[in-house]
Amino acid sequence: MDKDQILAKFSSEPDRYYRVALFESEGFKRKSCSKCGRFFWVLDDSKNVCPDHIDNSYSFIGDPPTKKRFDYTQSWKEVESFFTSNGHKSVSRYPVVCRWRDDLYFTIASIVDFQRVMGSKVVFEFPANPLVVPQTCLRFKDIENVGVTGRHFSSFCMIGQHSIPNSQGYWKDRCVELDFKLLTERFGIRKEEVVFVEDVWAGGGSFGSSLEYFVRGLELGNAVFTEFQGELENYTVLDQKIIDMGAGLERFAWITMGTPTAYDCCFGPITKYLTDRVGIDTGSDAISKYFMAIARTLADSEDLTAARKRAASLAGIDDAGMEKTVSPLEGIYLISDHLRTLVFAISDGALPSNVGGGYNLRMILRRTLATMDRFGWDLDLDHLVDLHVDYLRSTYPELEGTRNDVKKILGIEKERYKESRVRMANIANTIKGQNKKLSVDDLIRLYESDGITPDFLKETAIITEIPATFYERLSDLHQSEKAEKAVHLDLGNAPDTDLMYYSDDPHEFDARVLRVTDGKYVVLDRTSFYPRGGGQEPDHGRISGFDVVDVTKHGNVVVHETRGGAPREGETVKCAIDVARRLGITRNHTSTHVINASARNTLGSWIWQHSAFKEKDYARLDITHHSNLTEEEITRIEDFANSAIRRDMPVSINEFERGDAEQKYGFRIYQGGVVPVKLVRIVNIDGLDVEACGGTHVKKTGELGLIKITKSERIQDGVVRLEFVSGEAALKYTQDQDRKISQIVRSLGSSKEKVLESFDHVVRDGEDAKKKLKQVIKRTCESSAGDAVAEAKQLGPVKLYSVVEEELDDEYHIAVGEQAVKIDKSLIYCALVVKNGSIKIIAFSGPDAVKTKKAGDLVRDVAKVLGGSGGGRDSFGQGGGKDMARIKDALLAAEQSVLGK
RNA sequence: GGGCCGGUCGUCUAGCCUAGUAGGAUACGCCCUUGGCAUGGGUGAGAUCGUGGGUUCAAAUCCCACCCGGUCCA
Repeated sequence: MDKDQILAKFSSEPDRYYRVALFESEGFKRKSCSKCGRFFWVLDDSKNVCPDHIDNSYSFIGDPPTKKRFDYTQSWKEVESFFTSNGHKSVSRYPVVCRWRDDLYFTIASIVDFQRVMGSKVVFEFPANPLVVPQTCLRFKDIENVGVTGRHFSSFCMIGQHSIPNSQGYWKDRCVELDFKLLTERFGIRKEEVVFVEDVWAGGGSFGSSLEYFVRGLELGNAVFTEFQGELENYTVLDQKIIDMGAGLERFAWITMGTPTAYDCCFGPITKYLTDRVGIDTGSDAISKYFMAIARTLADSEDLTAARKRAASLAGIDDAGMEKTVSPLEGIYLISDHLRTLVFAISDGALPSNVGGGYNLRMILRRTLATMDRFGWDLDLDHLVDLHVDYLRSTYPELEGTRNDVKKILGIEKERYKESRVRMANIANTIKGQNKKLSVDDLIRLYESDGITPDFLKETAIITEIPATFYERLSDLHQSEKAEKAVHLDLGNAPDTDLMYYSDDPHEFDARVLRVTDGKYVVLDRTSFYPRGGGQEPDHGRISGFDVVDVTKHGNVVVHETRGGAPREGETVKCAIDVARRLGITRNHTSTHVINASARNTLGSWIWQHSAFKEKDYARLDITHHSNLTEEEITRIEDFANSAIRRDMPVSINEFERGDAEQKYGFRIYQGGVVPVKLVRIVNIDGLDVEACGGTHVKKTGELGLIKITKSERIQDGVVRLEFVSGEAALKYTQDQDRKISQIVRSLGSSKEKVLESFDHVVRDGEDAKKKLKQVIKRTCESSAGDAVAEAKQLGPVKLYSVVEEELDDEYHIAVGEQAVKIDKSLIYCALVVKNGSIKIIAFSGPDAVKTKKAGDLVRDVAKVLGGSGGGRDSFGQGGGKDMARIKDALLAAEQSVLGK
């Protein structure tokens, strides 16, 4: 749907869509911008242009519109106390890793916290109404602007003010009233400074009007009224209207502090620490002027380089000044911003990698490190992390718990970056040595597959200029789109199935057949068959004598797929699930939780479940981890898991309201992603692991018997797959392994105790024998060559030595032949080596014999007789054939060939 | 999730397209050069060519699968 069309329609009926009570009571006037026509509301009747076109935009820099000064942390405290005193519940931030949405890697807006995707529909679930949340959001789209524009961040805190209009919540009037009071009464901004701009918002099938509020050209917040669904011509009101007000906390701080950039007042002590460290004076007038200028010029959507240039000239800063002050300052801002983002992301369990959202994290860390390199700053990452966490923890206390893990991950990634630099330098050196001109294709390949940027090549003087077509070509490469497919099963309007596996869980039961589709999809009124879900494989069994081969859940309806026929609709049938299968799967599922917790406890807080799969006698758990696991680490995980089994811990399952569960246990419960239901089923292995999980579980960990990890592999950067077995299957596995060892022991003629020594011995023997053979050939080849020369037959101007070899191999004859033609330059050496059912021809032609017969030609002639082929150079050739019966003929052919017949 | 690149003596690499004795550099051992060092010269040892299949008389080289690592993009 076209936003402009909606805006046009809404703007034509301002009373219906935009006029709120506050505008009436305060006397706001609706005006149209004389420059762009946009509609906005102001108290000051003399204002004729919208905030984008005012003359004094960003004039709060150096001259804030408030008497009060609040930095980032204090700003939140003000916002929070304002809203809580007005009946809002203050909710802790949600993770920046968006675990409850498949279509987002990171939380990009506060409203995302409360959105749950059900099928193709987005539904809202509020833990309280109304509420306010300091939601850290990650956005990587404008990464080039970060540090440069003064207001772009890779992560920022969105003040989320959300409400559902009902008996507790409110709608437009109250929302705008509160936002206005927040600005004027709480932050002390004069009423005349506040401007509301009419806009619309559309997305995810719904849309509505919105009011953006500005102070001196800076957008502080945007109150979106999500109200309608459908098409513009024909839309309906949502049954669940939503207030989605998002405001930038960084901007609130900025406007009260009036610092040159938002960065100066939002990273606590870090920017000051860095400017001191590096030695830049930020207090100068020129700097304030410069950043005010760049904030203004950027609105004209110039590119960044041009904007920087213009701002510099406006602020009266020359190239040297840019180099000396502005550039390093931008670097400091970038480092501060990027590191803060990494602190949040890693704390919430994301890892830098080359896939998924991890790529963004690796990229910003490398930008950070490259910036330090560029300016030659030797900064201690750990110390910077400490500064961030110390500053942030009053708002986000949870960061304290992961402080050291963040440092650890950053340390590992820094090493990787260094290695990467070394590799790049190596490749650059090689290219330099080759001294060839690089084409654009070469540059593209170097960048895409080795990460070697053309800038780097220019720096190292390998190329003089970056071809103009480079970036164009690069963006062409990444245009393709992917299509997705989904299977849909038509069930008519079957009622929700009574899920007995969550209650009594009878393994045999009677049920009525409600529907049969395609002669194999059976819907019952109630079932104990557990459907596929959350990585747990479905139950098998029998319904009315028919084998059940698959069970799936569609909404709240369970569908059983039968083989070889199906019961009739309406009849009551006897059902039985495969108990042994269920038991195996159940054990494996609880084991998955145990291993997940064990990995987290032994490795670190960054361990999350990436995905999981549980079959009857096989299961795997993919965990997020930065490196391959060592054997020792695997053992530690196993030990931890098995000690949990020995402690025979109770596994309790209870349902909670989602919000309660989140508050009580935290977001760790969403290991398998958020379950889109109001009531979450919490599986709690007391003191070890708590997860929201719909699967089947044992009652006590002791029932698992034994957990054995059978394999660990890094399936992609940042994800390690653990395959394991539990219970009976674990015992079977160890027995099977033992059997294999016994077999090895038998064939070595050794004992179990000495099997490793014996094996070493055998391997070494093999190596020794090979070495010895090499030496023997070397030492005897000269005398053997002499013998060959002596035995050779004179054929005209040359001598021919030919032999059929059944004992030694081709390597021997290559060595001897090479020697022989050195001794007698007129010699032609031809060996037919018989080796596993085929014949290999080795031929040498001495320097004087070459005129008579080239070795390659000789080989070809001989090979033809043996039914094969071959070739080679003048002095040396090899070939072969398979016709063993004609070896004698081949010898004869060699002679004929040399004679030229 | 999609794409690209790489894996050859301890290390860095050539060879791969176009199949035919795996070559070099560096480090290492020994010998010589030197008062010593820097150096120079000679010589020796060092590689299951990532793994497993296939094609072929013959595979580092061609094909397939897998493993390991790197890198770009959304």
